[in-house]
Amino acid sequence: MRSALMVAEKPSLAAALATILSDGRAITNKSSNSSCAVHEWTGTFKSESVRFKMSSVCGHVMSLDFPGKFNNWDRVDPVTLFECPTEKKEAVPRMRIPAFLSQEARNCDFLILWLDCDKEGENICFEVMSAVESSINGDVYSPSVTFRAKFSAITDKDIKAAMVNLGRPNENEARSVDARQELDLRIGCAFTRFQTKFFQGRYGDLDASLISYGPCQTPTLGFCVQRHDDIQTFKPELYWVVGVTVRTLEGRELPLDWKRVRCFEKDVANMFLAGIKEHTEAVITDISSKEKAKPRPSALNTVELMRVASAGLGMGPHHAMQIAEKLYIQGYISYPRTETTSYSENFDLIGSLKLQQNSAKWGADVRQLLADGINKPKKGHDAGDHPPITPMKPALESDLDNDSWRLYDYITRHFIATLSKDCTYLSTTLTFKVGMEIFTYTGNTLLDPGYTGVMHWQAFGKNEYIPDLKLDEAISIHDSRLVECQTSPPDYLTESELITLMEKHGIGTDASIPVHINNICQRNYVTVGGGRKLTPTTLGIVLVHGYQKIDPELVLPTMRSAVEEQLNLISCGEADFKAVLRHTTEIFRRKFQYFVLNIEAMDQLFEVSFSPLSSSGKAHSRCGKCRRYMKYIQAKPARLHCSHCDETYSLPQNGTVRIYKELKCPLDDFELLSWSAGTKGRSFPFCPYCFNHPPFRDMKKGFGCNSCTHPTCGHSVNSLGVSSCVECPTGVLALDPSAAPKWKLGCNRCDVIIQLFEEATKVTVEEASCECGAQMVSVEYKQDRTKLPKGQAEMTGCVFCEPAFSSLVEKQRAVAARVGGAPSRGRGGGSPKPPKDKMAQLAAYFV
DNA sequence: GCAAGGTC
Repeated sequence: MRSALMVAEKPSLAAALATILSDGRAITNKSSNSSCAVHEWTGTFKSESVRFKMSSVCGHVMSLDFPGKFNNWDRVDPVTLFECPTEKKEAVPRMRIPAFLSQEARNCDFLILWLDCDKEGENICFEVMSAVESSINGDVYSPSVTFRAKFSAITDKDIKAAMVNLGRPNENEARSVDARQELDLRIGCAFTRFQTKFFQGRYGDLDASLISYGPCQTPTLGFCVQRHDDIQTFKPELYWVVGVTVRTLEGRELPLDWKRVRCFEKDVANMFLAGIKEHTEAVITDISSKEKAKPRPSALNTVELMRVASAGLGMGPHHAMQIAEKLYIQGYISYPRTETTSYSENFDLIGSLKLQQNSAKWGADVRQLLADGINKPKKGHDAGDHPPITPMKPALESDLDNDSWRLYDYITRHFIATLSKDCTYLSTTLTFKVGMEIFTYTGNTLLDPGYTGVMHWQAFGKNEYIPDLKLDEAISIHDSRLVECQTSPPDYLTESELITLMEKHGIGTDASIPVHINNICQRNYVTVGGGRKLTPTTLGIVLVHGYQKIDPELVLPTMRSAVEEQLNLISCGEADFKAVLRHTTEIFRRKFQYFVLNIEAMDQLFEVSFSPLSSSGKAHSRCGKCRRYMKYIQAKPARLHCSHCDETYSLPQNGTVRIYKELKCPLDDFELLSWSAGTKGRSFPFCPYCFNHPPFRDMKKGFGCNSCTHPTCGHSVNSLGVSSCVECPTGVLALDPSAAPKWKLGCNRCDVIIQLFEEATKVTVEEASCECGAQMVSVEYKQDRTKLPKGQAEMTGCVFCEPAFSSLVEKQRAVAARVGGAPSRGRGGGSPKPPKDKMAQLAAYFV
């Protein structure tokens, strides 16, 4: 029997498709891949009996990057990123998706691609084909081997129709995605590297370790800064309103609305007022009543969910989507990433509704709705991806954590609301004439709360008073006056408004919108304030203003759509992939070069807002070249700067840097420092010069004294190394004396640390070595605090073999990497690495 | 260390 491999875009879809296509007969087999299951059944394909295997990928299989040597920021001029080669790398190497696909395709005769029906999905088709090319029977690019299923909804009808109507994967669409990837990579990385290096080397109080640029994130920031500028340049204007209040016979005072609304010239407004003052009564010229409706919502999609989560629940989109995903995995809601706002015809609305009828919160509304019959949901938009977001099973508040419950509560109420009636109210407007001027009074009264019964936060307020008056009736004017008002500036952009702007301009997708917003927050370009309003930081503002001075297109949202127009030429086959790519890359290479040439214009803005490196930071340790104190720049990334030598030295990050007993490096005279990520984290002494300029061939940039092979220095690995690492193949466990009295050995390559001899007054590494190959270690305690047997204050032995040491030595993993990682003593199980031989290592160095 | 796009 021949076999067909089918591949979906994600595991959940593979499971759903397998159930539909096999009529529930599919068996889920234990697969070789922990992320992607394989569902199998036997069925008919091309009028023969075929073994079907349905599995999936997890999104893109590959991602684009530069070859390793182009990722050296110090040696590669960013402009070369516009012409250097690129390569596809496995997107998530630990998932081993290509190997998995290749294995599953073995002995298969057909490949049927069920990836999402959009351009990205088309591109993944070709990633899958490439992965199975060498293992599948026959030529994967042949139309008799590979087929593409085109479906627009995950419904029985649609999926089965797709199966009998298979087509071919669309190479043009896939290529357009290849082009987008390459452009985004080249443009983003070139600008990011250039900006980062340029500004970081100049200003000390720039609170940013990365000054990124991207075709989506930068226009996103642009929206926030635009609003900031609108606020800053806003000039309040005075205006005047003629305010008239009438009094009914029962003595109620009604404030009227002026038909002209307002007037920007005081003299003119006064003229109107004078005309009114001549009258004591207003005459009713019209009374009209109109039924109005607040429409029920459309079915819920991702973007609307994120908007409401931000504006109504105070949850950022990133956080909201994390919670939505959790609810989805637990089976409470349907797949939360969808653009669709319309229920498919065979969506079981009643069934989904019935699941909610016993809820203590909205069960009554649901039962009423079921009794009265549901209202036909609004039409909405069918993007052909996934059904709208709906509740899938009932939940109690106690089943979920607070935020999960609030989101579930919203999703469920929204679902019920889409099947409810509109909220209707009667709006009555009375028109009054005073002299030549027209005024109105409007009162609204509720007719039917409709969906607002369940979406209570949108509920209609109190019924408004409607006076019982007749046409042509005259009513006395109680008061008339001129009210002076001022136009007010707009407020900062709310996150919810930003999402709307991004959606409107096609910046990002439903899945990537939260990522872009998160990016501009994490890069310190904007901060999220109360009401989830986005205020740009000084850095964000000067960046955008800088682009506007040099090349405003760089920050315009239209830039993304212009590029996408080019890409569309590829996908619809009107233009050649290479030609479009060459043309667009060339445009951006020129833009980049122009930007570099004119960076001075942006720098002028930075100068005003930030302090130059030479005047930032506080005195720290001495420079080995000029003997003066260098300054410690605390802003990320932390650095040392010698203003006399005009040199900047990078430091190990994410820890504390301290002066280490005023010791000096014997090679360059720089004062030694100690770095520590806390008592349970990694730590080592280092020389700031050697850290940046490794002194020996076998030492790499970014390492401390515990990696230094200096033959005699007391801080080098030759003096303080105890044994080879118990876990990693190349590391050496070295004593870190700077951690005293929380003594520890730390691997100079990986996260292994061994805490030992706490509170000892002295720990030293001896010349002699143990039989196991590790160096002997001596320990001294204060006589009254000793932890050694028989009250000994001193002892020398092997930390791995000496029984008296065993309770004083504990292996751990640095920082919070793994909680409760099995503490084992000594050299670990498995295959012990050859012990470090100091002489051998020295010899290796001198050869 | 960088982009944006999938998805977990």
